[in-house]
Amino acid sequence: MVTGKGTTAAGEGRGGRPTLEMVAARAGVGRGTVSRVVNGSPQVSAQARAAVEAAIAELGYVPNRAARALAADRTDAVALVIPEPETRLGAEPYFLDIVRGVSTELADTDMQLLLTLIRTPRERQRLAQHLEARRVDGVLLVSVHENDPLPSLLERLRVPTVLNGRRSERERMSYVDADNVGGARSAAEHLLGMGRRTVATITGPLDMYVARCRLDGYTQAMNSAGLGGDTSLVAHGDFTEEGGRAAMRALLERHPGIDAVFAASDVMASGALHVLRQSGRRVPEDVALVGFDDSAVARHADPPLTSVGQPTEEMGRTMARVLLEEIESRTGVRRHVVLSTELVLRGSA
Amino acid sequence: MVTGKGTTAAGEGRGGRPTLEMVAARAGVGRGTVSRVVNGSPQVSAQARAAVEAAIAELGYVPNRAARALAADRTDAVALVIPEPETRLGAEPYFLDIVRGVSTELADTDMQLLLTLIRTPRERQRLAQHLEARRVDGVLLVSVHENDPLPSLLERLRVPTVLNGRRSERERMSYVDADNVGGARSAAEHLLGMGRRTVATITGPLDMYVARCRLDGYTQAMNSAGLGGDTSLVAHGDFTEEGGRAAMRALLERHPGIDAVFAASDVMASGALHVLRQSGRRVPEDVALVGFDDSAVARHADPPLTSVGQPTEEMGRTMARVLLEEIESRTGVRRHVVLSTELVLRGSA
DNA sequence: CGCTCCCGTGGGAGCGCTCCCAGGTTGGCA
DNA sequence: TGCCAACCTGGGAGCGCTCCCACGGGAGCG
Repeated sequence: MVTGKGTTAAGEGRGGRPTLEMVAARAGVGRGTVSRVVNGSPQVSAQARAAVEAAIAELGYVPNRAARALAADRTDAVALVIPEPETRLGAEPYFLDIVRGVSTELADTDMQLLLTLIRTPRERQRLAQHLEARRVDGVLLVSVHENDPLPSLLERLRVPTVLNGRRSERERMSYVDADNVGGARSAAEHLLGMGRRTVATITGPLDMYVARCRLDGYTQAMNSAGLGGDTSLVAHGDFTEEGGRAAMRALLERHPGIDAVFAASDVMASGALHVLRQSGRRVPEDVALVGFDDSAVARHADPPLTSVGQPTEEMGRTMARVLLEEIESRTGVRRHVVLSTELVLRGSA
Repeated sequence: MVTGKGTTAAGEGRGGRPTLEMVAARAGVGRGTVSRVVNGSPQVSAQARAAVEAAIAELGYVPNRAARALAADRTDAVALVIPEPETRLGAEPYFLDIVRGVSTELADTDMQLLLTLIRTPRERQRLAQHLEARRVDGVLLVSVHENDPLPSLLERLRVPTVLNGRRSERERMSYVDADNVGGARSAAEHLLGMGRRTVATITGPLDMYVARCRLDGYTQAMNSAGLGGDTSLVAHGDFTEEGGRAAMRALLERHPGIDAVFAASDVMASGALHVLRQSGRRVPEDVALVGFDDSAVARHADPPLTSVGQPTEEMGRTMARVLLEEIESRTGVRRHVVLSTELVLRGSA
């Protein structure tokens, strides 16, 4: 008699969990049929399907994910990869909203969501290793830098990937991005529409595509209004509050009569707001101010900041959807989705 | 000749990935020995170990997680479960800090972190199913309500679990919590130490243990100062900004001469701050204000809020550590960890 | 009326690993 | 010198699933 690892002849699954085989026995069919039912194959007679479904319900059968992964060479898991430095920068709820969206979309699948924070080179190394070992079926990559080696690695390994944002105007990989240009333009147009004429902008670091886009939108609006070309109205920040402060100080020095500012992030706008206050200017009476992100920072500022909102959760949902598609149809088609933004009016402009 | 699923006789692993068997062949040892090396068993001669390690390096071998999970009946994954309503409430960076800590601690293991948001009953249902199917080796549960059925389910299924916070003073399951009582007490003591005498508090919903703790701390400080017993100085909020507003209005009505307020969360403090301003009072000159959480809301308020800070990331790290221990030593020992808080002084008190 | 064709089905083989058993080797001790 | 214990070691069996091959029977065709 073979004893094996303790499984009784009766076929009690490990830990008492029912197996495919037990379902098959119960339903009076073969393993293949049960597998087909579980995986939604149409090649099953209505009668067999009913019997199997009944057996599944009675036994409380849940497929063993590891066995499935081993046999089918897939993992039913996707990784959400977050390079840490990014999340430090201001918009933290942003991240949570993305997770929310992704999670919502994945809830209907039986895909698992793996969270991977990348802070140290070591963690980066480990991630690369995991990817080589194909421990996930796909990757969602949040806010990539232009020079990040990760996207290329993913492309080389042919791991289905969706980026949140793009690295440049000619991004090849699948991505989901907000309409940063349009959002910035609408912000500037709003300021111009209020009758403001000395409309400045505080940019993000221009080696980031998103920052260039927001500057572009501003520039477009200024040009359309016939007010373009004055580069002294452009101050450079780095998406931090302190950067916003410094930029605002520089702007005030160059243009004491400034009457409106579009900051490329709420956090920078918040810094600018403090400097404006310190200089004795009132917001929005003397200087109107618009931020970008529609974050908690904007809501809690005093006055609350008018800001360009991104459909963050929707972006998360879209990313997940695109990724699932890409995993499904292994054709390697790439999708590029740009979601529109919305100006949220509050007290500051 | 057996053809199987396309594996050539030479033994190319699927997708070209090296397998244990290939490593064994290369190192000139048996599968068992490679397995022992990979899993750090001491029962291997130095010579064999060296040969195996060399082979692993040359081949770039990474163990197949699914196979390991199937054979060993474990998953090498833990789930971080977040009941959604919680995260909505204010302190969102809190969540990210927890993730950060957990992630840090897990980085040295080859445990994967699964993120599970619970918003709908359906998602709850799915989670329960996953747990029954033992798809994770352990669970980290963020901010549980007293009446949440999840902890009991986990206990019943004997899934190693660590709670963030506890459900009551007599929590049996493993948990990691902040010293809410001590934090609240130090906040109130700070206000009293400034010479304030009419020190009120805005509580959270008292069906939450954390809210009761913070009220307790306040009460202790007031009693010690010989100022206890005046229940009209206690107003009830619900951890929301609007709740904070309402509570503050009530307090001002009852005690126009109020000179200090301890709010059990920054978000409520922020609401209170607005009401105080509207009433023409200056903060901190007329009324000193202390919040709880040391969140972004506190930092960005005007004036920035003095607040009780929790070592959030450290809590995450500790949770992970405790969980790993519990998984490792299947003795079922429970650990209770309470980390101390720290009063962060800013402009409001 | 016989022959395809196809649908539905059962079950063998195998995914890559761990567990464990049996066997060989070595060294210590009487 | 002989015996036994301790240590290493190889490899069989099996984890629960998917994939696929082969087989049976009913429908459709000439």
